[in-house]
Formats: sequence, C-alpha cells, structure tokens
Amino acid sequence: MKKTYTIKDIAKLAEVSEGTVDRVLHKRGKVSQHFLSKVMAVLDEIEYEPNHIARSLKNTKTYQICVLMPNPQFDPYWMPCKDGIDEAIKKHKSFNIHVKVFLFDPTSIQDFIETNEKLLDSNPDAVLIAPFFYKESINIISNYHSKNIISCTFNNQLKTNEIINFVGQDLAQSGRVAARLMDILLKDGFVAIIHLDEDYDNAKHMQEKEAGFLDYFESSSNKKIKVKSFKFKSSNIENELNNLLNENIDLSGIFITTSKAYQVAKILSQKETNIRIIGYDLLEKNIEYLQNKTIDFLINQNPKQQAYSGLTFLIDYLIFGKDMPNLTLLPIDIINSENYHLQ
Amino acid sequence: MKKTYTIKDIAKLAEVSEGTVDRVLHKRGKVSQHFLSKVMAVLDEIEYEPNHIARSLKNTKTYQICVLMPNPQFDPYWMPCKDGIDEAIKKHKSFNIHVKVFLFDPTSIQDFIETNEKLLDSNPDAVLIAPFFYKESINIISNYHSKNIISCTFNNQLKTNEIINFVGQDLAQSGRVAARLMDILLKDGFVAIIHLDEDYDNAKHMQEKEAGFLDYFESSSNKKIKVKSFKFKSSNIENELNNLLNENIDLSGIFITTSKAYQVAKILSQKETNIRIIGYDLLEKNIEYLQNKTIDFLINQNPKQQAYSGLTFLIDYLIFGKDMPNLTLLPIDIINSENYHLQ
DNA sequence: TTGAAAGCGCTAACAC
DNA sequence: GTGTTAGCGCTTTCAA
Repeated sequence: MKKTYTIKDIAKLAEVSEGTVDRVLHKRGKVSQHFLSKVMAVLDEIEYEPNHIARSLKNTKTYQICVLMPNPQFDPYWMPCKDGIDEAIKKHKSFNIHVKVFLFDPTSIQDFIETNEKLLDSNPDAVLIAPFFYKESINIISNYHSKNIISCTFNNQLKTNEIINFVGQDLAQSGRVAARLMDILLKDGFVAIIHLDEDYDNAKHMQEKEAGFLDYFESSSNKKIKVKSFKFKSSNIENELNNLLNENIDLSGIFITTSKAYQVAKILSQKETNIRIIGYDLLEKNIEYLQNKTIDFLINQNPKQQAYSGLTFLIDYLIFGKDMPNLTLLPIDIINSENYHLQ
Repeated sequence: MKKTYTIKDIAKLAEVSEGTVDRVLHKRGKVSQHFLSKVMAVLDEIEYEPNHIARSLKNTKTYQICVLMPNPQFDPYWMPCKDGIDEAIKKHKSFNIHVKVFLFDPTSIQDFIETNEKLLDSNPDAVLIAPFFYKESINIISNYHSKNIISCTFNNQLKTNEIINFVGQDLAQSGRVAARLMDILLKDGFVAIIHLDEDYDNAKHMQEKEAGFLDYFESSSNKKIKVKSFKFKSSNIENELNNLLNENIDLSGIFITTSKAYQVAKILSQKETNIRIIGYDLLEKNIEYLQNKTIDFLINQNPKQQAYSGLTFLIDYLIFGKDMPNLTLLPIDIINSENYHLQ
C-alpha cells in the first residue's frame, strides 16, 4: 500500500517551501534552477498524485457551462439530450457548476450562428456543442479556442486537423452493424438504403452510414444480396416508396439512415409485405413500430448518453482538472422489441 | 441563481456557532431546544446543500472496500470484472479508498465461506459481493449488516424481503430478448434451449433466462416455433448434441443460457448445418465463433460494467454520502459480429 | 450545552 | 526567487 504524498511532504523532502513546490508543479516559473532540479528529483522518486478534492475546494468560482444544440421541437431526436444534461447536472450538483442550454433551429444556419452569439454573451468557461453545420462550427470552435473557452463536441464529428474533443458514434461502423443484421435476416434479395430527410443537413451522417453498410456487403461472402441507395423526402415518401416497391419485386429489406424509419414502417404496415426494416433511434413513433414488429431493429445513437458524457467530461475538466479524452466512441446499441425500455 | 449557503452562513443567521449548526445537522444531540428550533427555522428558510467535497477533504480516513467474487481462473466470465474494478479505482484514486479483491473457487461452497472469513479479517467498511451461493450469501450479508458493513451485490440477484442493493441484469428479460432474436431469424422449426454447465451452480440464472425465453413464445403470435429445454454437461456435450441432432431433424435454433455457447458452436461448425445460435457473454472463444458467423448473437451480461457500477456506488456512498440505489438493472446488450469490440 | 479553533491539501497573495 | 500564511467548507476536539 503506497503512501499518498502531499505538497507538504514534497517540500520537506526537497528542503524547500510549499510555495516553491506549487510553482514547480504548475510551471509558474520564478524558481531557480537549483531548487527546480531538487524538486524534480523528489517528484521523480515518488508518485505524486494531486488531491483534486482539496484543489477544487479551494476554488470558490462558479463555472458557467453552455450547451448549444438543436431545438427538439424541430426534431424529437434531440429530446433525450435534455435528460442526459439534467442527469449530469444532478450528479454534480454539489459542485459549483451553472449550466445554460441554448437551442437553435436546425433548419437555419442563421439561427445557429445567432444563438451562438447569445451564448457567448453569458461568458461561458466551457461549451458543449452539437456542431450541426460543418463549416460554421469550425469557425465557432476556433473562436472558442481564441477566447480560452473549453469545448466538447457531440453527435456530429468534425474531421479536421485541429484536435477537437468529440463524444459520439462511429457511424460507418453502425452501418456495418445494420448490414450484419440485414445479412442475418435475409437469404437473398434486394435491399434499399433510404436516406429519408426533408432537407439534407444530415448528409455527412447518412453518407458514413451508407459507406459502412456497403462495405460490409462488399467484403462479405454473401453475394446474393444486392444493395442500392435512394434519397427520399419525407413529404413525398408515400409516392417514392410505392415506386420503389413496384420497380423491385424482390425488395426484401430497407435500411433507413435517419431517425425517420417510422414513416416507412407506417406505409408498409398497411400493405401485405414481409420487408425487413432497420432504422435508427428510439423515437416514440419508431418504438411503436418496433413493438408491433414492423420495424425489426433500431440502432440507438444514444443522444442522451452523448450529452451526458460530454457534459461530464467538461465538468471533470473544470472541477477536477482531469483531461478531456479527444475521441469517445459510444457503443452501438442494437435494439429490438424486448430491450428498448431498459436503455 | 440561488446562493449556496455554508455552515458559516447558517450559524450567522441563527446566531449560534458553527459547531452548534453541525450538531443539529448531524443530530449529534447536545443542543438546547431553544437553539435547535432557531437553527431548524433557518434551515427551513434556506436550501442548504452540504459541500461533499469539503466534507471528504476533512475525512483523512482511508476506506477499506473488499470485493468478493469468483476466481476467473475457474470461469473466464469473471475476467472483465477485474477491469471494471480497476477502472473504478482509477477514477477515484484521489480519494482515500483502498480496495482489496478476494477470489473464491466457484465450485466450492466451502471456499466461498472461507474466503469471506479472510475478507472479514481486513475489517472492510464496505463489500462488493457476487453472491454466488444463494443461501450462504444471505447469511453472509446479514452478518455484514450486523457489523455495519455496507454491501452491494452484483451479478446474482437475491430475492429476499431484506433490501439488498443489487447491480445486474433482468435475466428473464434477457431471455425474452434472445427469444425475439430467434423469432426474427426463423420462420418455423424447433428451438432447443440448452443449459450448458458442468455443475448446476448457475441453476437460478438459467431458469430465469429460460422462463423469459418461453414466455416470449407463449405470448407471441408465432406458433410455428417449438421450444424445448435440455440440460447438458460440458464434458459430454458432443454426445448429447449429436443425439439432439439425430432426434430432431427440424432443429433450427439453439439458445445457450450460459457463457459456453462456443462449445456448441465448435461442434456445429464442423457439420453442414444452418442452425442459428444465440448465447451469452463476450468470452474470447465466443467472439471467435461470432466473427466466423457460427454464433449469430451474443447477449452481453456486462460483468465489467456490473463490477464498475457496484464499486462506484460504494465509493460514492462512503465518500460523498450519496445513497445507494436498491436495484440497478443494466441494459441488455445485443452483440453481433460488428459491434462487439466497441463495448 | 456551547463556542473557539485547528486542520484536511492546495492555492495565491504578499512580504521579504 | 523564495517562504509564509490565510482560507476554501466541514468536522472534531477541547476548553469553558
């Protein structure tokens, strides 16, 4: 059982004052070469682990954390994020943390930018952001950096050279997971990938999922399944789907890359088909069709967990000085009618 | 934004000393009726939330936590628990926590009891226990209670009147999850539930999973699938399985209720069959057959997460005075060849 | 029964 | 450059 050393111990061992040790530990400078090496020597010897509790006790400052994410009114996918944030707040309520959530309209770049301006007015120490619009997000985050605002992104991964902390899923891999499920459900036939969305804000998301899905079948031994992808608009889904059905008698499976599988399920449940459906996300409407077995599987992107983890990382960073993991990939949950409510 | 009150604030408001406030807050007695009501009045007014950080800083005591679980040497299922425990320790290493793990031989009740005796010698403040042997565990935990040792159970749920904290899975529900998977894989045919174990220590586990599995098919509209259960010994698995195959030409699916699906997969992979296999747990050997697609699905009982959560609950209880949740049911993870490594 | 005060480990302001 | 010290909020001991 190792002894836990304190600053006082180190000071005694190095024959200097506690203040000097502190300056060395925090690289605050103003330490002579002589004492610096003395302290370093001691630190090399022992295993010093700062006491984060004492450190944070000292800190009487209340941290301001802001969250920037789409308004769930426009897309219920984002609803669980609120729960995740509330849970993280509750868990850390005895720490000096103040969280403010800013919601933007995900159909408007303009609103995204303006909401971020409002956010900046409250002078956050850290921001948890869903970088919905790619290019604009890069700018916004650069701006955070220049203002020394710590940031963590979730849900949408920005692949740039800059190191940007991210919590989310490997979307290509989730496409592979879906492909494996489809593979196991079907002996042969035709599978449609449907990108179902009103506007194509989710373009990057959908492409990655498709790439993974295709990749699975390309490297698989099962050559009897044919896959093709389509872009449908929600507003015209019925027509598009009917055309698809008419033109492909052997349509056996549909993989919907957005959270709107219920729209497909609704239409198919009225027909006499045995088409397999795999979709994303535990929206109420999706669950409904999962329970009545029109939808076979849902893949949970776990927005709640994403928000919870992201916020927790920021809090741990601010309060306990822990470092933020650059990349946190959450597990890809497969959901069927029996395990959805336990998530 | 509410002010956060400190003991000092309360003392000032109630016109008493900090010591008196402390005595009231902790019901240590020795407070006159007069001052008691004065302090209570203030506490009624404001919303006081004690600062757990300051509290635990003061506390120089090192808590001793013991873990009692089966030795992974006897059953690799338990291996990930070690990781979960290490992770929880690492996360809380700046708190005064000392964790000691005691491993028992899961084939010997005697060893279970004796190992627990050794554990008690180190005077734990809290114990995380996998109550492998039912009756003996009840006694052991009663004994903990009488010694004021906080305990949390994981993996094996004890269903008694006493409130015993538990982290684990709803096993019957996991049986339903497996049944739904099987249902979706098969149109008709015969499904065997195989309880595969050398000795029947896992009896309770297996029964609950079977009950859930059967329940699904009884309340399902799919009446074309017939289910029957069997108890096989690992040592005789090849014979038993061959008999099963010979006697049931329409055998289409096998659900193995223990973590030994790989033993079935090994034998079947040498034959030309198309029998679906669903099993439990991410043992290396299971993963191997999941990857080569002999095993279709594994259900992850998540022993790592169970141990991690259990230990974290105990630490939060001891250090931060949080209360322990009585029942924590972990999600039932469905694993296929594409999402296993991300768990 | 009550209050005063020391101290947990760390930080930062201040004096030398 | 370096050492000293006050104080974060809470607990506990000791004196009154």
